[in-house]
Amino acid sequence: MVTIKDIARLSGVSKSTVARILSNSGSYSNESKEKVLKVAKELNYKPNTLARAMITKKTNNIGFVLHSRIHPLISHPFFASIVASAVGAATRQGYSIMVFNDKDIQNSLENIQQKKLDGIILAGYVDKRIVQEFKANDIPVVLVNDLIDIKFETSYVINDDFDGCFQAINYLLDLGHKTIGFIHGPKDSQSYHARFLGYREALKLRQIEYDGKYVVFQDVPNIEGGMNAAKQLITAEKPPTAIFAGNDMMAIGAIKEIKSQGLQVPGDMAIVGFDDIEFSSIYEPSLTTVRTDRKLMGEIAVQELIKQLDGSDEVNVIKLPTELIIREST
Amino acid sequence: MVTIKDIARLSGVSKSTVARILSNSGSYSNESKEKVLKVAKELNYKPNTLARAMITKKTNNIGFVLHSRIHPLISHPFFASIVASAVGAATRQGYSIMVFNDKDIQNSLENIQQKKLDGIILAGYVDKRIVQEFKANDIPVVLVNDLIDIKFETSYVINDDFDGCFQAINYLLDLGHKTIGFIHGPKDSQSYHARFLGYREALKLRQIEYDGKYVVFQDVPNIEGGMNAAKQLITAEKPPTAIFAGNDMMAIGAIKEIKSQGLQVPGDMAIVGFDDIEFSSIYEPSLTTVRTDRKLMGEIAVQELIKQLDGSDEVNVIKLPTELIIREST
DNA sequence: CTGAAAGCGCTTACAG
DNA sequence: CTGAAAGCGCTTACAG
Repeated sequence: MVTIKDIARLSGVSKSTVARILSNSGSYSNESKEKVLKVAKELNYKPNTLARAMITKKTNNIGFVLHSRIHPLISHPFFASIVASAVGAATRQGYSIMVFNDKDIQNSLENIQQKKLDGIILAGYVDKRIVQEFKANDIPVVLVNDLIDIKFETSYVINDDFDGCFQAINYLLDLGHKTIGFIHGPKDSQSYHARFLGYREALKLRQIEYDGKYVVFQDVPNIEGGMNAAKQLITAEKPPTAIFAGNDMMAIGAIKEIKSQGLQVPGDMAIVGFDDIEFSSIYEPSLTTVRTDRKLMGEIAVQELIKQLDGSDEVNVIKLPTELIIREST
Repeated sequence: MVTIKDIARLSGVSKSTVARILSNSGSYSNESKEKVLKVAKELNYKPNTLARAMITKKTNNIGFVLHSRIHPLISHPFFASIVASAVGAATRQGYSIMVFNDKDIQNSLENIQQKKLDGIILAGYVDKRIVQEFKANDIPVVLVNDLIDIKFETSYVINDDFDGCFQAINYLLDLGHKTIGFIHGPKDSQSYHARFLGYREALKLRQIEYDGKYVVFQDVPNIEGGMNAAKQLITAEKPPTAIFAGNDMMAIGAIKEIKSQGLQVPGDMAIVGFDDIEFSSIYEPSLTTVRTDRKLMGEIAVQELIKQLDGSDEVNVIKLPTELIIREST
């Protein structure tokens, strides 16, 4: 490995001067600069970022920590997109991303702390204790997507879940639906809860009485969860004519179940999802859904974190707008 | 930050002794050990892995570098699964994974080298020069999935593309199909090429003459690529009765196109894909496809890399078996 | 503008 | 078994 010592020797100046030139700090003569840069290039010098980080206390590495009951979360299309976009945004700003997605986040915690990351992006279902762990170690944290306990003093970026669902329900009401089923995700998820509040608000504004029997909870919000929930809803005493599913996976599961019972979508039952994962436009019938911008989520999470790394201590709550995408399932 | 110096002071021994005890090397008395461990715990000591890495020349970090014309590749379901599984496998063995997926890999190269990674997993379309760059810098590399130029002296893990396709074509022939279309991926991809060879071999063994007009190349192997290819194939002079698509995305695209022309799958045209991404079982008709084991790919890539990090210099070519999954599209 | 020196937090021979 | 010392490759005051 070539070091500044080698460069110093070959260019006839001291290590200090080489260091100053290569890190572009302090002062040096043009003459020295030329010599040093030339030698560095010839030797194909690459600074040792570990040594640098030891002194500057900055690794330029960010941890992306995924946490949820779905495992592994990275390969989940929703989160995969966020990770992808975060990697892109971080790269553009000179940071690299280390990914953690242990089955039990508690296992990774020690490891993550020892990696000397400049900051952490925490995605998925975020637990208060985990956040506190990082804060106690003075590691800046930004939260993404879902929050179990929302009262952190930490920046976070989420979708406007309330409004997204509110719009979707209004749209179903506009279509003339009077009874609308709601497939809820895990009970302790703030995101699903906010969607649920949007649902209630929309009903309330149209003076439609809320009936708890149209709300089904699913701990695991995937295809099967959607199928199970749909089964319950269509066998209800007075089944709804439309269903809002908490996410696209459950929406597709619901459609599958409904079709398998010989019913038509949207003829017998209209379905709306949430997320607009890539697959939703490909599936048949294509899914009416609330689009969330995962690319933006990843980018803003990185941007908020870097703000903190640059010394800001403002706590920002970023709520990204959603958009209702109307397709064939309604 | 608590350092070994603090521990030394508080437990009344030297830094050297503390270091030996904490890194469990060299010799020390039981008495010292107890004192030191107690103090370390009380102070909530976390070793500085940067300092350690500087001396041991080992960061316990692995780079996962994704490279392809599809961008970002991490969010592609096929690769997302490989990354997810690699992260899991690495974690279990005490390594962390840093993800790189620049639009232009050349941009990241310098950065990757400076991050002092112990080794690299290169996934996607791998370019010879990239591999040589790493080798020149003495960074162990394992290749995953696709290889543009196969003559590396590097371990790599791929699917048995030839056999997977061979089986699929045989199965179509068994169903009575005499003319089978083939949707090829990018021309310079070894994986697609191997599938193509499997196709030709299967035809040959049944003495069916090969006809180039049934082979369509697609540079971007996605839904649209599949639609375009299918369009060409069904408007051919004597259209095939079945199509093997180079991957599931193109297969689904092909089905969409065929259905949109008012034709039936599999009635008018049978379709087989390759990969068995999650979506293939959900789509309707569900897709007959060649299943690849992405979880295993990620795990074995990590395992092969760690072998090298542990000093092995054997070059292993790991070809993972595939399995034909028969569903509704044939 | 420049170089010697100290130091980041650790590991590793080495002498006792 | 133990401690002093050197060193990993860099940065950063500081004195000249």
